[in-house]
Amino acid sequence: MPPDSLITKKLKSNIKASCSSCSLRELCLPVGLDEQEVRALDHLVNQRHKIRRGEHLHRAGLGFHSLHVARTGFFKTYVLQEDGREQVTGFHMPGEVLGLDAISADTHTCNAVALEDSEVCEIPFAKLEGIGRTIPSLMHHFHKIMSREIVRDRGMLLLGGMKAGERLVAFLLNLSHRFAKRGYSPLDFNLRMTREEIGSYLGLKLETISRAFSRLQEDGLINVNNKHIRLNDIDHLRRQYGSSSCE
Amino acid sequence: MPPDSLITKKLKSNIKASCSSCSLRELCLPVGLDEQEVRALDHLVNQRHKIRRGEHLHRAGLGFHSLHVARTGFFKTYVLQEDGREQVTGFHMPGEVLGLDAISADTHTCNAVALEDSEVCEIPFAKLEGIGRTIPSLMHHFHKIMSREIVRDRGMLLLGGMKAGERLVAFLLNLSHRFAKRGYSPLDFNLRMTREEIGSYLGLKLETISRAFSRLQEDGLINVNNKHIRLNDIDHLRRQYGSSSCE
DNA sequence: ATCTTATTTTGATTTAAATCAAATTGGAGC
DNA sequence: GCTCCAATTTGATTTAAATCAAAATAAGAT
Repeated sequence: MPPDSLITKKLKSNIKASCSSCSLRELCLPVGLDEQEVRALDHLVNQRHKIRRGEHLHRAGLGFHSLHVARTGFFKTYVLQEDGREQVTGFHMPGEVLGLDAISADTHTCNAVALEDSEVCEIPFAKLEGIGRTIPSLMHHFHKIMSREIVRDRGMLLLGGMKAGERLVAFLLNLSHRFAKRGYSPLDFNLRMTREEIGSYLGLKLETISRAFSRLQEDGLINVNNKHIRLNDIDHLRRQYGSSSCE
Repeated sequence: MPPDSLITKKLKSNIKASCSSCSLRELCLPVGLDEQEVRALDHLVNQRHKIRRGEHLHRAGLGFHSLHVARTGFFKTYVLQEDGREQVTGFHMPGEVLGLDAISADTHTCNAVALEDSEVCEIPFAKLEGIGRTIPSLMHHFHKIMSREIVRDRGMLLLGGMKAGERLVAFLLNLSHRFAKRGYSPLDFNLRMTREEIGSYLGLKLETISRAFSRLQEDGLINVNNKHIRLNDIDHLRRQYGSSSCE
C-alpha cells in the first residue's frame, strides 16, 4: 500500500509543520489544549507565509480575514497620521498574535511590517470562531489572548507619568521578559528597531532615546553597542524604574 | 391559576428589566442579534446592581467572574502605582463593558469606581462563553467589543506625539462622540471627572489641563464653566487637532 | 445657610525634552 | 574593500510642561 504510506508521510509532514510539534506551542494559541484539541487546531492553521524584512503583513484600511501568529522574526505595527508622521503601535515577536485590532471593524487599523526575515502562521478568523465553538478551551484561551492585549496596551498608559529614562528602562525590561519567555537571554539581546522607532513607540524623540541609552550606560546599568544591549544590573533596573516589565 | 400569572408577571418583569427592552440595546452586547438571540441574552444578564458615587465595582487583584456593562452613570478605571500615584486608565459610560482586562489572568488588573450614582448589568463570563457557543453572532459581537477595546487603548498611543492642548481636544472630541451616540448633545456636556483625573489619563498635570482649557476658551473654540463644556466650533476643533475622536 | 474641604485657576520659576545642528559610525550594496 | 546613505551620538538652544505657590471658586457636610 504505497499510497497509504505516502499519505501518512504527507500528513506527518503537515503535522510536523503545524501546532502539534511547534516549538512555540507553549506560548501560542495551543496553550492548555490537550492533544486532540491541538490536532483540531492543526486544521485551522494550515498556511505559513514567509515575510521578508521590509515586507508588510497587512496594511491599515485593508479587509480583515485572518489573524497571524509570528513564528520566527520580528514585526513592527504602526499607523500613519494625517501629517505623515509614523506612530509605532507595537513590536511583535514569535508566538504573538497580530491582527486582533482588525476584528472590530473587519478592517486592519494598522500596518504590520517585518523588521527581519520572518515567518507567520495564518489563522482564518471565521474558522477560528467555528472551531472554537466545539473546543471551549480554545475559545477561552483566545479570549485570554485578546484580554492580554488589552492589558498590554493599557500598560502603555502607565508610561504617561514617567520620564524618558524610566520609559526606556520599562521598554527594555519588557523586551527582556519576552525574550526570556522564548528561551533567549534576558540580559543580552539585539534590538531589531531603530532609536526613532523606539522613540515613536514611547512618545519620545530619537535624540532623547539616544541620550537615555548613553545615560544608562554612564551609570553602569547597561551596556550599549549600537543595537546590542546588555543589562548589567537587572534587579537595580527593576527596582529603580517600576516593574512595568510584564507581558 | 393565580401562581401562573404570578410567574408570568415575574418573568415579564425580568424581561422588561433586561436586554430585550433596554434602551442601550443598540450600543451594548445585543447589537445585531435577532429577537430570539436577545432572549437568550436575557437569561445571561440576570442581575443588575446599583453602584453609588464613590463605590467600587471591582478592585485590582481581586478575582474575576463577571463582566459588567454600565447601564446608567459614569465610571473611572485606574491603577495605583507603587509610589501611590493614581493612574487613570479609562472613563466608561452607559453601554460600555468593564472588566475585559481581567479575562487574561482571571484577576482584575484595575480598580473601577463610579463617578456618579450608576447602575450596571452583570454578565457572568463563563455563562457568556457558554451561551456564545450556541449563538455564534453573540460570540462574534463579543469579539468585536474586545477588539474595539484594543483599538481604543491603542489610540491612546497616538497622543504620544501631541501637545497638551491637542491631547485635551482629542479627549473632548472623544467624549463628544460618545455622548452623541447615546443621544446626548455632542456640543454641550458636563464632565464627570476632575482636571486631575483628565490629566492622569492624558499624561499631563492638572495645572496643564486647566491652562489648556483656558487657552481653548480664549481662542473661542470652547466655553468652559467649571465642569460644563460647550464646543463652539467642533469642525475647527476636528480640523485643527487630528481626528482621534472615534471610538 | 454656613462652614469646611476639595477643586480650579493663575502666576513665577525650574526642568525635561524638543529642536536645531553637526560630526561620527555602521551597514547595505557594488 | 569602498561608497553612499541611514542611523546614531553629542552639543547648544529653545520650548512646553512640571513644579512651586497662592488665591479664588465650588461642592459637601452639618
